[in-house]
Amino acid sequence: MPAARRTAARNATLGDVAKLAGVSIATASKAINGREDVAPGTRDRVVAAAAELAFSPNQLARSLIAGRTGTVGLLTSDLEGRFVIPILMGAEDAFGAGQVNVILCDARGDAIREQHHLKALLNRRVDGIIVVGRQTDPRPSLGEQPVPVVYAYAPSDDPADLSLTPDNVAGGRLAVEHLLGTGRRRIAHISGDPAYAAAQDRTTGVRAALADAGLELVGDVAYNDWSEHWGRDAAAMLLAAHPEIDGIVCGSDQIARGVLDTLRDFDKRVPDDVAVIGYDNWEVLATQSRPELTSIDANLQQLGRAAAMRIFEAIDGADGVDGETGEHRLPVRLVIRGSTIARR
Amino acid sequence: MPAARRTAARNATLGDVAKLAGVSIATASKAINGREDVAPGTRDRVVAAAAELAFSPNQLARSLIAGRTGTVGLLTSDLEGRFVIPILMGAEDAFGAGQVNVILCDARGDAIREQHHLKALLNRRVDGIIVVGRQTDPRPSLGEQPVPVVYAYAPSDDPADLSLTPDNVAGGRLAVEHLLGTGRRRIAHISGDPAYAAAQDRTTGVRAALADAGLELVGDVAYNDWSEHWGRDAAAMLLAAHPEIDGIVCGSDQIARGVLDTLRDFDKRVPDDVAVIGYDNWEVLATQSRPELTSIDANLQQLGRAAAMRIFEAIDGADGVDGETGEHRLPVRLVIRGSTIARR
DNA sequence: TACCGTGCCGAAAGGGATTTCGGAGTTTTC
DNA sequence: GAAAACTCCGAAATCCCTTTCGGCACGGTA
Repeated sequence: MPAARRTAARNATLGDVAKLAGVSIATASKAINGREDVAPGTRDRVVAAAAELAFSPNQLARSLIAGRTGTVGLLTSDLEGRFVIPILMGAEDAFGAGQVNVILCDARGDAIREQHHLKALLNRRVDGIIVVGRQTDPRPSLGEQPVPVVYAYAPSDDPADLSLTPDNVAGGRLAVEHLLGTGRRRIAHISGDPAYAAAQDRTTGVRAALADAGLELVGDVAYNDWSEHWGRDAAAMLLAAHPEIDGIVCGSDQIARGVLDTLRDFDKRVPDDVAVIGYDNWEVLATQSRPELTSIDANLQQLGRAAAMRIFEAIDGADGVDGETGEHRLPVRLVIRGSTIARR
Repeated sequence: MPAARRTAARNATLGDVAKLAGVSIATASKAINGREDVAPGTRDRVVAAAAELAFSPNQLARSLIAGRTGTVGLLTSDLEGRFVIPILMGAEDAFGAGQVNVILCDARGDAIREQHHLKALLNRRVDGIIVVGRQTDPRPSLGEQPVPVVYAYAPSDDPADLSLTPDNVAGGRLAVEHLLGTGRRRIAHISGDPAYAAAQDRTTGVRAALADAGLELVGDVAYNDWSEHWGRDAAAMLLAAHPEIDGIVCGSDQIARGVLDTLRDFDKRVPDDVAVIGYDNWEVLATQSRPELTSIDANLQQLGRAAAMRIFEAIDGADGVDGETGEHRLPVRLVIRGSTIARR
């Protein structure tokens, strides 16, 4: 069978380096790792030998001793990779480039596959596991594990776990405050599946911000699903019932795209007549619409970073000290584009 | 500092199991791994002990002996995760669930970061590396490495490497053949950046299929970039110059979305007046448009699967046998939706 | 009884690196 | 000139598991 190219060169071991430098393995190790008790001349010889053999230490052997691998498992069912990639990047960055590597496992929404992956990750002795949910609803806890587990994006249903989630209430609030700031007063809200905690939380934020300004939502919240189709339909119904609206807060960028479509069909100018704000800041949707979509960004990269840091804090902390638990809501961010403020 | 929950329970080692079962470590190993020369009674005792201690073998130690880790590195700069996630899933699946794990590294288009990640992967003794490009243009080779390297999606610029790419020529051809099959004869082509090999290849396929039917493209190929904006503008120009067209092959789903927008502005019905076909089958775009978008799917999951298999073939093959090289084009697939065939 | 074959089990080596601790060699001190 | 104090270096243990191979005990055969 055909196969891929590679060189035959075996990796040099510390023993090879030691032999070439004419020292013991122990000394070679010390020299390379910058430990003391090595004469400068000896160190130079070892370093030169290591360079000549292109020696790079076997992380497996290292991890075996250290009891730490410098890897974290990322367990997800996010088929799109929309949430998981930024979180992965954040985790990679938590401790300088190349310190931490991420083993990404896609469970595809299958509990059995998830268990398989979990076991594989533990066997590989990952230092911790980040569980990324598909949506912001609570998901089943993995229970007690021999390594720290952090739930990201979707919280665990067990309050004894640590969950890091985006603050959807603040997001809803932020959206409305921005619209108010641009002078809108007659604001409606179109969202997705009301069974999602995310939908409820965002709505809560929306209402709260309006209440603070002495205003109320125009019409009821239009819930259904997170699709563009729904955005189109909902906007049509909304315009029929309340033609006076001047701002629409959408539960997702997809919904917002649909809303924009319908507004164009109704000859409403965006943002002049109606301002539209999305949610998720999914670049491919938000920056390609006309006009481009103002949106709420969940700061997922920061969330991934925080998750990784929590894991290593848990390890470094004294054993047996159970860390922080419960759901922590991380701040979100407003990204302003043309759908709320006209280009000058 | 706060940290995540975990149990204090240290992982049981094979030694613990052996002690509990009252046998030697060697016997415990044999019993657990189903090797011979173990009396049934002994085996049962060991297995029971292992279960009691929730023993799971340390993959690190295993890998150290075996010289194989069962991991592959996925090196990418695909910030979206659009290409890399399906490829990752395919690689995971190449050998049954949980056999292979993938360490995903995002280089973010930075060569230095890529080198860092490469080194980290090699230190972790991955069994092979899959390099996923951002676009289908050739990318710099990593050169000779101690493990097999396969380039996926984007080929390497070194023909001595093995590259697996989607067959863009066949994709262009498939698109046109489908349109011809629905009775279209006046077909135009709007594509992205002409500097991309993908754009050129798709165009080649488009022209070839038309030529086979004794037809020619209506107008020139409209190249620019891969955006919705361009799709909208190009479609407007196209309709102005050639109002008679009845089919448009687009270089990406984003372009197709823009084209659909403009067609609606021009009161052209899709698919009745004009059929539109996209490229990439990016679900979130293709299934949310009105009508839903027929598109060409690059079968990335299969591509990832193939890449992983090549890696392990290269390992299993005799050392020093350089495997297959060059760029291999994998078949693509037509996904039919409402933009080319009216719903019954 | 002496011998051989078979069936089970365990001691030990090995995989690659780190770390401790003792010892050899050199310099300082009285 | 002997004791004390440093420098450097290396043997060996350790991490956890797999695998080889020698050996013990038992039953069967001559």
